Amino acid sequence: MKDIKHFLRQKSLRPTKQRVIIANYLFDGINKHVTAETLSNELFKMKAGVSLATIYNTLHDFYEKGLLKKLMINSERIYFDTNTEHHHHFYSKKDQKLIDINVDMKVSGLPKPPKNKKINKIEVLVHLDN
Amino acid sequence: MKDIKHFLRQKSLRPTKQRVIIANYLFDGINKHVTAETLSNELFKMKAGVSLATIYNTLHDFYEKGLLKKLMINSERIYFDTNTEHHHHFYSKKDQKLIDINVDMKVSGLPKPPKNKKINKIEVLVHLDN
DNA sequence: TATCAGTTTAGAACGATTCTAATGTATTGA
DNA sequence: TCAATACATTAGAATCGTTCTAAACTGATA
Repeated sequence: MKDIKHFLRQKSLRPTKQRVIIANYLFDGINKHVTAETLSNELFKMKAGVSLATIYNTLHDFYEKGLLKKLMINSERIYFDTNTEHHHHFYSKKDQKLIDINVDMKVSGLPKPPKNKKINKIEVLVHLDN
Repeated sequence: MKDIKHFLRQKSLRPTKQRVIIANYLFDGINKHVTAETLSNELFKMKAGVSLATIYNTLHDFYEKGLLKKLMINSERIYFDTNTEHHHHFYSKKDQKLIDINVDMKVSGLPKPPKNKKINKIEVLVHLDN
């Protein structure tokens, strides 16, 4: 409410009705993985008349300001993650669901990156079966 | 040529002109990462009149038969990998390029998967900077 | 070599996303 | 406070990668 408005202003995002609704939903303290579609469904349930165009705009605005992470999980839709810390995921294709892995993991045996390239980050995706 | 036809027949794929052209290109011994678009460009250069629909069909047919792997790298297009062994990748967003990591890597510190779920495979993607 | 199941193709359709341009609203500063 | 204006929202059109359709074609088989 008050805090969210302040929070958005801090990020130079004008706290409009729609952005406040979306931010309240996304940043309620529970990390989430959303697509434009799943977010739209949630907002629809809450009877928050927010258009699909605004959902796309807002997800991108939040992403630009570093409030969301974009995930490369599925080629069919774009996933946004409210957990912007470096972390990994379990992924169940069957359930189309992601679960955060917040513990520290180590990858050993990594070869040297190609010439003139530097490693930026290492992403581990653990595929689940059933 | 002869071998490719045989190879396709073994996989119960009728060795049509188009499939032979595509298989010859993809399975020439050098592992490749292609999208429908990049493959189309290559075939165009080779003046192999293969329609885009056939490229999509063929990539999927090959995938179904286990001749290609599908990669989840980029949400904008589907990548197919001619290296069907379990392996990892370097990824340069800037160059939109993938490089195979064929050495054995170990991931330690992995938490238990959620109840009733089994780990299928672990995929490591190493993001490169410049 | 005729038959026919499987294949190719152009173009239409589709679904996720982005764009457009008209309308609405938060901020500003007098 | 309130107009001016810069920024946001929106419906619907456009776009882009991909899939579908249905007509024409071709490799396998008998």
